[in-house]
Amino acid sequence: MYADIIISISHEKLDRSFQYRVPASLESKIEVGSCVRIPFGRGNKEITGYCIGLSETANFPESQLKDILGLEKKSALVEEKLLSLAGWIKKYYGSTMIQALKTVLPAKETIAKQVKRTVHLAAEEEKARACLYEYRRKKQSAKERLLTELIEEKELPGELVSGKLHISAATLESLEKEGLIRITTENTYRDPVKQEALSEERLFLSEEQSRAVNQVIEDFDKGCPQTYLVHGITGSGKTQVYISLIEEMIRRGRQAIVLIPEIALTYQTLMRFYKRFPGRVSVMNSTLSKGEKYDQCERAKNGDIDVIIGPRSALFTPFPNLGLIILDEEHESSYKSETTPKYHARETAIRLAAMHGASVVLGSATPSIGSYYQAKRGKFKLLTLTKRLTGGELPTVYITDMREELRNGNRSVYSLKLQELMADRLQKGQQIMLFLNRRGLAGFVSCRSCGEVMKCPHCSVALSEHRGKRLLCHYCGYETAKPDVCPKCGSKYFMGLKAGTQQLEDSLKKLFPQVKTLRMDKDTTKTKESYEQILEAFARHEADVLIGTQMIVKGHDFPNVTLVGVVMADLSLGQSDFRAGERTFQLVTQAVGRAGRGTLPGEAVIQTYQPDNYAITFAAAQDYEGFYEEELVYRQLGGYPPVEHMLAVQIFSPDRELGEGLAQDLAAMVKSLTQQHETLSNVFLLGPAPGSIEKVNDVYRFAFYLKAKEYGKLVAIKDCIEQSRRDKESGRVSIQYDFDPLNTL
DNA sequence: AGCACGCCGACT
DNA sequence: GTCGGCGTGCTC
Repeated sequence: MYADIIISISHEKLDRSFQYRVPASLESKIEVGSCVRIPFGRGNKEITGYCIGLSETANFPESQLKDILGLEKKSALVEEKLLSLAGWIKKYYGSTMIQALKTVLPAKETIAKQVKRTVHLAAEEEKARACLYEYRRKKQSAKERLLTELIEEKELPGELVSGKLHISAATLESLEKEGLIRITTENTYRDPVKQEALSEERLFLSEEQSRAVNQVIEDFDKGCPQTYLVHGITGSGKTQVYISLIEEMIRRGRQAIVLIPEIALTYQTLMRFYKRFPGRVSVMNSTLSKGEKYDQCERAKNGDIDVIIGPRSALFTPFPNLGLIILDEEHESSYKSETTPKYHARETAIRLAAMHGASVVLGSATPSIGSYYQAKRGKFKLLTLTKRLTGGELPTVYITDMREELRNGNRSVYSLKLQELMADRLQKGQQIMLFLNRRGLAGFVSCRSCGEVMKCPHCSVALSEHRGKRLLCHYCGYETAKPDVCPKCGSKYFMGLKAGTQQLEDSLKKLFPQVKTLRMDKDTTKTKESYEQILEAFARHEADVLIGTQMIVKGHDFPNVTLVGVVMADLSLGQSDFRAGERTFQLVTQAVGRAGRGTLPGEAVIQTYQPDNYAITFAAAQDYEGFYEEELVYRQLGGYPPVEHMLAVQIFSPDRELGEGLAQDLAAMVKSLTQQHETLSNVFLLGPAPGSIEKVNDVYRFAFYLKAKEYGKLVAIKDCIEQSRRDKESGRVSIQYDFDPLNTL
């Protein structure tokens, strides 16, 4: 018997299986997914690997095969399903098998062991310089490189030394022996969180809610679990639907995974789950240490818990009998991994659920266009919640045209309508939320007089400003000079907009000197606690106005908030991205939905330079359906997801020429592939173009995009690119794939 | 990643 | 000739 083993070392060259002989004593014990100890390399160094396949035949010279030493006792069996999910992720999102395994497997020692290495200069500078001179004379270039750098910097991170300076381990060793350098290692651990005592809470479902619950459960009991999209307006009680579904699943001996966007796990929501399922719920969050995360996985595997709540990565909790996966706020972009493999938790959840025979429930007040499209096509079942439980009315919405305000001489960031309503609320002692849409601030250029935004003539996405004077499209690389005046109306107010929460606060204080404000943005909320603290302080009415960016649009209910101001609502429309409209609609809708959550009626003011834009008008009307129809037409015309699929091929290199060259070569290769192979016809190529920020951390970024109706064609092209890069040197340049990307590079 | 192998310049 | 550094290639 032979086993295919993957080595748990992160290196592209080792991202393939190695065949080993299974000794007779292990034949009955080893399975696909087993964790094994094997001798590896010339020195037969003992390392850990994962078994990804078993066979009766050797496809390597029998005499050169080595024996598996033994099974790792600790995690004798990694769930086979997770392993096969890893294989799927590797194939459909593009990564090495190792990278896929690492995202899927419980964070155990492989990652816990990870240490940060630092190289220090250990000798006096005098001595170092003397040695440096000596090395230069002896032409020992590697030592010379390192020492020159070290005299400059005193200490260097390990990755830099082995990566950029490519100093071999042998060289480091000899330098350390000479006492010139010192290598230190450190591992970082984080603090645990505590659970609290709980009490029960009764649950009543409205008719709409129980209809949704029954639908899911009926299908499940009939043996055909599906993917459901729960479209429920803010305040319609989606959480109660989730809780009921979980109860039903537990009753059937199944477990549930609840995914929530990274920052959205508020104390309030968490407590509702704790109360309902005391002792059976576990929370995964970034504050848990590696060891604790591993413990949670063990508890799940052993059947000690039934529910896990957490971000994207909680999807890989190894429940033995998974029955339900919930994605709350399914439109959130944090469900897409930003690192390779760039998987989307929604699609991956559907895949995982299929393996387990589990149901998937997606919930949102503003579903992603992609999910709604699937629901319309009958791939997902649509469940709609239309009534607010509190019985509160939807807020009255005013759109103010900032172009007109400018024409009428109002140069403040606040429109007259908003000023007037704010004065009213302050006088009545009610609270106000001011939401500054900061999405897509980078680079976007528009006319403050007529609202004109410069768009790419080929891709119909906004162009972004580059090095002051150029406008650039990040899909296809189209470039043009930035006009000094607006090309449409000739106004000289044609520029990138600049505004922050600080400016909002300052001008608010000028208008209402005695107003008490709280400000929430990336600067004021360094930690998760300060985020909670600010929200709680606002809930206690310690301030009249909460000013913030996208962070404030979700989570807490503030019953006393009766006015929401959306400043620069259209800013996200300027993103050089085909999803700009979708994001704007979601942000504005969610912001508006914050008003009037209590018994008092609410009002909202949307300030914009593009009052006629459909994303703004439909958001103001809280009309999702209308927005969807219009947006889909645009997606159809442009051939953008979800109508067609897209693949971003991203190239990274510290060497500009090398990166650009590779981007061009690969694009040319893809071009000829699509022309030669009939099966790859109707694949369109855009680019290559440099990244929106051309250089990050001294690494240049380039990308090109492929569009095709069939996802499979894009996977095939990715495989071809991977094939062509196999056994090519890869140290100075790397390639990443992003399927149906949420962000441009 | 880690290790052996082999090339090439430096020194006896 | 020999020694030792350093790049290169391989690992079932």
